[in-house]
Amino acid sequence: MNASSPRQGSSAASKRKDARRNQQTLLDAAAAVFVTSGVDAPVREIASKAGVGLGTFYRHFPNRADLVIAVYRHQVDTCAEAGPTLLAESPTPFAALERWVDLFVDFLVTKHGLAAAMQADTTGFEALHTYFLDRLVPVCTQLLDAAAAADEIRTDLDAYHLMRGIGNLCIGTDGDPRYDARRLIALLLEGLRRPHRP
Amino acid sequence: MNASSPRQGSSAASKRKDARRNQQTLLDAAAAVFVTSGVDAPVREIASKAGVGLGTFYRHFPNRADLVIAVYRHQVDTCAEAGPTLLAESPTPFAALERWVDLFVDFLVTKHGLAAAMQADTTGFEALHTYFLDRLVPVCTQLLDAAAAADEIRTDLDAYHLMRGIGNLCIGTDGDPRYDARRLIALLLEGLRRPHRP
DNA sequence: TTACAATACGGAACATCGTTCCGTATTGTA
DNA sequence: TACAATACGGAACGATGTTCCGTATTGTAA
Repeated sequence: MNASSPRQGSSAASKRKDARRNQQTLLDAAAAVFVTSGVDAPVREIASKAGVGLGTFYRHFPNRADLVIAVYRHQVDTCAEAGPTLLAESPTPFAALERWVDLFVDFLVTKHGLAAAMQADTTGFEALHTYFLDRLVPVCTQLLDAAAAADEIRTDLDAYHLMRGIGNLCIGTDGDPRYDARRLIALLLEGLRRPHRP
Repeated sequence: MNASSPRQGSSAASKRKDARRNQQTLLDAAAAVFVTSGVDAPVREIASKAGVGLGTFYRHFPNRADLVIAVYRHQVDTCAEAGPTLLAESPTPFAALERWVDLFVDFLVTKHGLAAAMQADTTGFEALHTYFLDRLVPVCTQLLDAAAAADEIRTDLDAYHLMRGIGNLCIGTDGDPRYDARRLIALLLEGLRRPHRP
């Protein structure tokens, strides 16, 4: 790896301005399309909306998952940064955890199909899965540790499991108005509460 | 609909014996392939394993989802029938519910990708989703009602939500040995317990 | 300003899906 | 044994993610 080699990839600023412009156009188009058609929208639709060819798309984003990450990176970071803030501002660590989970659920639920996409099962979205976890698990851990230290919750569930559980419960919130993921997540948190011991 | 029209579909016995034989061969091949490659295995792979053409496949099963239903129908029915039995044999309704959930989770977890497939989001598996729910929600309702009548659980969660929650939590149990869906499901049931009120 | 090399672009083409279609083969029966 | 109903096989279609490569654009050095 040569240190002088030009940077490349979805988040790097390219030298040529048409490239920079196209990258931003693609991100904007993707964000718009994701809102209406969900994160599973075809690459062609996004490229078309951006007025750009497929080659250009793949030049900027090696694959679909990288585009999704790029589109939501900022929001994920915001969610991550909210953790310490909530911990400082909330009456108890558990309350902070509840609020943070609410934030995370808000984020997932408003992105059609995002939660499902993160289950790397079918598609090649494992990068997405990994990014979310890398970024958010430490924050969640901090919240859980604080709540555990305050003796508010059990200690036998780690942040990874909690995050996965929440993510999974958010799957399929579109297409079924009956389904209320929040209620189940609230129940999960309820189950996490330490039963007042003798 | 003419009453004398010959029955057709995945569960009907055809008149010609080659048809009957091929249907069974397809079911066997599918069951075998599902074990190794998961329920998302390509139709071509199943047809090939059965030594049969694609046309034959689609003659017997209008689409992939119908095949999956056919393969697992018996096991789903078994699970449904276990509900009343457990209710009669268990010390308390809640214990019966726990055992039944365990049965259901066993079923889902051993079928790679089944839980994910039931989220009709991407693929055309809504028939699968519907079948599972139609068959199991009534059973689950019975268990919940019994537990509620015994004042063991809260009454603000219906069977549909519980089933969906459990199904969702089972998603992605393969491909990640760290993830333990059962623990989260146990926590969910814990949260469902009625907090001993004054 | 102008040539030109580096860079980026566009979209045809490929592989993999589920699914449909239709000419051919098999089967049950008169 | 002929023949009509039925079933079979697999080519072909449409959708998708991704790769490839000839062409166009851009920044820069002469």
